[in-house]
Amino acid sequence: MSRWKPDAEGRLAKAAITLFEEQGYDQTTVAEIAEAAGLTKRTFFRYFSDKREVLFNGSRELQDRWISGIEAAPPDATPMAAVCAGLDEVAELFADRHPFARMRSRIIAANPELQERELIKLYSLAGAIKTALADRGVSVNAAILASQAGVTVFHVAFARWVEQDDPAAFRRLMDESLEELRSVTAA
Amino acid sequence: MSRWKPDAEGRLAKAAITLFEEQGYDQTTVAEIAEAAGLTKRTFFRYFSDKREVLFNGSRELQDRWISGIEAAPPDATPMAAVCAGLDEVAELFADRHPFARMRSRIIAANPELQERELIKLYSLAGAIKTALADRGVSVNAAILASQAGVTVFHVAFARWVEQDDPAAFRRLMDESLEELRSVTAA
DNA sequence: AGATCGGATGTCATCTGGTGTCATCACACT
DNA sequence: AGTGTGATGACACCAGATGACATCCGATCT
Repeated sequence: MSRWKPDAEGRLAKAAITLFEEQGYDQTTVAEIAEAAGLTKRTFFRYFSDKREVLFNGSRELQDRWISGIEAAPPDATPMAAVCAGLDEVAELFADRHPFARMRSRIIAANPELQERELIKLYSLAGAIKTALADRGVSVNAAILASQAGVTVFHVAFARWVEQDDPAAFRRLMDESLEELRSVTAA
Repeated sequence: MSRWKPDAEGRLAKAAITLFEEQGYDQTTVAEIAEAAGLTKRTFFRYFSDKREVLFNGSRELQDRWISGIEAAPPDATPMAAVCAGLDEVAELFADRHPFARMRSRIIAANPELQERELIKLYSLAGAIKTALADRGVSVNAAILASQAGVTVFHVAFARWVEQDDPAAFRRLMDESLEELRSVTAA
């Protein structure tokens, strides 16, 4: 028997989401979350740099998946094709998380601070994708635009995915969004 | 002679930028800013909903300009053409603000909180553009993608503009960014 | 076995952003 | 002159965030 109960980080994240759902993000204090997880406020801030961050635990995994999809794409794939290879990986990642994604989206949609955090996560995701593309020899300018386009497609499709009822529709929604982006930007 | 010196808001904004430049954003407290403007902390928060907001005074003007450009576009213009009409207006707005834009960008680039705020401003700008397009009869999906694409082009071009030395290059940089987006997304 | 070390946690103090509340006082209007 | 209004100041207070230091278990070494 170890001195402390295991997985402090996971307990904090779970307690946080539960409390946010029950009583709202603003009405939940960090001290409350920590107490619900059997820890202290100070410990919460050791695991999460701020209160918002507890809702963005998965963003690293999302980024890693996307990047690995890009790296696995054939060397002669166009930049956008490589980005789409990443989208395939990402769609898989979310396959069994539709209910959770919905709940989380509701919490975030209700709070501007959390929307800000979500946007900067997406932006830094785009930055990582840009780098991965540049590593494949894509020019900096093309890498920036392709990564931004890819993240926009993901973001739009994700929003549609959580709004409807078919958990398996994510990949299709991404294809549709990309097609709409193409048709709208075509000269 | 009125009871108070005029333009409290402007004085606060000016004092804030000066202090941010001199000693950094984090190292500057709201009380300091208020004192430098001859006011109190409480009054600062009457004009700006939070400390970050003092750097985003102009975002409303940007949005209004862009929207009015869209509304003035010929009724049969494509969605993207309407968005570009907005970009023309916007480029004009920034014509004589290159030094200021540079300074402001430096402050924001040095602070993640401020980048978050910048991103959500751009996102809400896209939302307003989407609505303006929908008012022209554009379908919701197309409006979303066209507005996102337009804001991405603006954002990328703006970043390039403040990094180089020609204050008049903004419009050209926007055209180039749009062209790169087109070529990268083309199927 | 005993000593030692390191990492995870708790305790305490403090700073600062942000808000609620009420008082104040010049100015405008009647 | 009286009255109201709106911008500001004064004060108290909460909660997020951070730094410094203590604690204590378990692992590792000798």
